[in-house]
Amino acid sequence: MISIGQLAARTGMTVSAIRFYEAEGLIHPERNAGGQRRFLRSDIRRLSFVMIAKQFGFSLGEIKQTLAGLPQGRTPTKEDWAAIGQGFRAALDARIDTLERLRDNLDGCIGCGCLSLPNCALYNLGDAAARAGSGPRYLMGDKPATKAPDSRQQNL
Amino acid sequence: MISIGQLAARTGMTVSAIRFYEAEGLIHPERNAGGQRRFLRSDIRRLSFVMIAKQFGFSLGEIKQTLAGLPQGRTPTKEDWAAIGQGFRAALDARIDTLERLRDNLDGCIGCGCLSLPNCALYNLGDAAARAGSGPRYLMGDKPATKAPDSRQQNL
DNA sequence: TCTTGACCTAAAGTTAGGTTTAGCAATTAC
DNA sequence: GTAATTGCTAAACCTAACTTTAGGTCAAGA
Repeated sequence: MISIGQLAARTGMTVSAIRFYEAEGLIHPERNAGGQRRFLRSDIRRLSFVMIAKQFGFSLGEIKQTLAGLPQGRTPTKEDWAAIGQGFRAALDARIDTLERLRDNLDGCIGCGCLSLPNCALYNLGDAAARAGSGPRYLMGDKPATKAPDSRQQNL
Repeated sequence: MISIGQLAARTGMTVSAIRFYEAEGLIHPERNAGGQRRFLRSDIRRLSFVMIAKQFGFSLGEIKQTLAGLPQGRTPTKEDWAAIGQGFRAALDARIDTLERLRDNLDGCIGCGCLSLPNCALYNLGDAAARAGSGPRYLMGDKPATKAPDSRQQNL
């Protein structure tokens, strides 16, 4: 069992972030007699996973869902982690695909220079890919909010 | 010259978002005798650009910088907009490239199931690609903050 | 034992990107 | 001309993901 400071040193996270993650339900440390947190060594890997997932653009809520797939009670095995990695792989493929389609459409738009709002292939594609950069929350299951198709104009 | 409501209708933005963008320096409307905002028709395209750029994951600050490249005083031409599109193309290419490298490394990691913190190719790549999902601010010029290489452990 | 450093909680602050509310002024429609 | 829209500002509120602060407790070394 390790302290929060040791866990922070070994993951590169701050102590405050770890406490925050506990509050968010991402880790579940025990407490010693004096009330201080005591973590399992396997929590180092658990937090490493959180950091990598964040780099992939997943929200803490999504990461929490994913971690819920780990076995309760026993330390996760290589295979447990590998299964989660497969889910990541699929999400990444989807994200790359979206960006490539965006890029292909941009190529067409550079030629015309239009960027006009509902005619532009770029913009229409964007409706489907919205939030792809600022937080692709839908990649792990959320549906992107569909915009009300309100009356927009024809030409800029 | 058009009102804020008309501009909102033609871009699909809310009136409050447009006012917010003015406060952030993304558009510079004039005012009529009664103090109401009056926009140029070319501001429709300007805001369309803002919406598309946001979908690409750029922050408002980055978009503001980019828009600063448009000519002052005259309505931007097709060529002005096309030049900006080229910058987008490059940023997108970089982003796709990063994600592909991330994916390739993930493939290796699925095999080993490691996810160990400083040995993992995934994690180390992540240092360079950090925040790629939750807001890739460095793609348009910002440098990603380099982490202090504090002592992390060798194996999980 | 004593002191210092690590830890504790609760609450407030931070940034981005807006939205909502309140109270009032300007425009537009009839 | 008057009522209904639309617009105005300022300030408060919102979410995510944390950090900072304040005031106190626990644990480890000399």
